[in-house]
Amino acid sequence: MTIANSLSTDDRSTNTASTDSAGSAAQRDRRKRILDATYELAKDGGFDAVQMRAVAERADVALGTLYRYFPSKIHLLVSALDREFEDAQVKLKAREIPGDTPGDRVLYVLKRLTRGMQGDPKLTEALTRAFMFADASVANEIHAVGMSMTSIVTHAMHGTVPDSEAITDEDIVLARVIGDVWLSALMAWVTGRSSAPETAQHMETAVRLILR
Amino acid sequence: MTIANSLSTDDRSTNTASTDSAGSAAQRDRRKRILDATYELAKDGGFDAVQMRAVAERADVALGTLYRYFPSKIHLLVSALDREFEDAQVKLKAREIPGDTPGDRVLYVLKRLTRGMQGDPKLTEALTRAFMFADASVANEIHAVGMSMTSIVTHAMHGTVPDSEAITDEDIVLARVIGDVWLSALMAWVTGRSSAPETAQHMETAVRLILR
DNA sequence: CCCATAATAGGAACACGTTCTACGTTCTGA
DNA sequence: TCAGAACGTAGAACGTGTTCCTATTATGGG
Repeated sequence: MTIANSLSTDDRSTNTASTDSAGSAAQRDRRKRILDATYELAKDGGFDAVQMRAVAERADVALGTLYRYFPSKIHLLVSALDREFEDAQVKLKAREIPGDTPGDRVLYVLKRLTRGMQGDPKLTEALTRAFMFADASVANEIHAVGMSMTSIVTHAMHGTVPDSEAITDEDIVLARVIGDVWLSALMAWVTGRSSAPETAQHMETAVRLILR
Repeated sequence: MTIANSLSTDDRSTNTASTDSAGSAAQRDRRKRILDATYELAKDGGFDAVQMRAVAERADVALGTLYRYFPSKIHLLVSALDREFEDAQVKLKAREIPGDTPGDRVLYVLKRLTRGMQGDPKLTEALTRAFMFADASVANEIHAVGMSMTSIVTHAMHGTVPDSEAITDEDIVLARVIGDVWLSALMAWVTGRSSAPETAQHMETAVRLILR
């Protein structure tokens, strides 16, 4: 599998069985209830408020069941992040992205994403910190998120949903570097080291620099 | 204070009292013992092995004292990271950096740093994950680390220890973006998503791109 | 329908970060 | 010198992530 091909969405099937698609309706239902509960708790109280007992209770499953579906709090939160990114990706692919240059389009998308996340600071704090804290055992979930992000950025660079063949190695490199910067900027914002405008400014400068 | 000026090392005095310089000899001694114990435990067993009771015991202080010096495990580990970076910075400033272009010099420094960290995977895992997990309460310590990193990169760009005035805003932007990429690459390596050669390659590509 | 197996509920138990209490020791300033 | 503050020790106690155990309930094949 080439790197470029690895961007097509259906490659997600190479992940662990813990992702969607597999299992009975009841199982899909439980998984959804758990992720919904996680989302709500995170949105209201951030990382600390996502307590496993609270998630289990709100999702109406036993604690052991929660751990059967998600082997740790970090897996749970990164999976929630993954779902958010999937949603964002679908929404973004639904229509053309405004902007005349790749830089304009990428900035449009990143700023839209960033504004969305900054509108839900607690949720963002919870998901971002989980993503950052993840260790090697969460590699699959993290990889999925990285894939979504790269896909979003390459999509923005091209302006339309690109064919797998139209994505060059150069595109991937650019998208990854932009993703790196975006993540660091988000982290600086989450930890209170930079304000929202500063975050936007840093991203603007960096993207202009990378896509110059 | 301008951004460029904020790079001079003695600005560290604007931090909380928990950093060096202040306190009696006994206090400096305790602080050093604690950081040494943290270093050793992290080096041997990574993040999970740095247990507060174990650190206290090895440093020969009471648990409460440990918490008096470092208000949380994350503060402790990020402070240890800060000490490592300070050391690296001093060593790097001791002599000229080889390389004909800023890109060459930056890559020389980054690869040296990265090799050093990859030679101590457990230690790197512990320090990196703490850095990533940090929340707003650790902003001071995180900021200090970011400062060291920016300083190291600008130093490498110039080839010699630069005067404060010689550092332009452009330099800072470049250094920050490079720092972002370096951090993300390190994180990908720590979480096992990319191998050491891949990490080096990604850094190489990104730095060439940014400093082109 | 019945059995074997897996999945779930409910909750106790454990580990480690963090806080708190009680008491001794050291420093400081009048 | 002495009172009081700050610091230190020892260890109990608490909260939350994680594991484990047992009984009960789906589920799917014969």
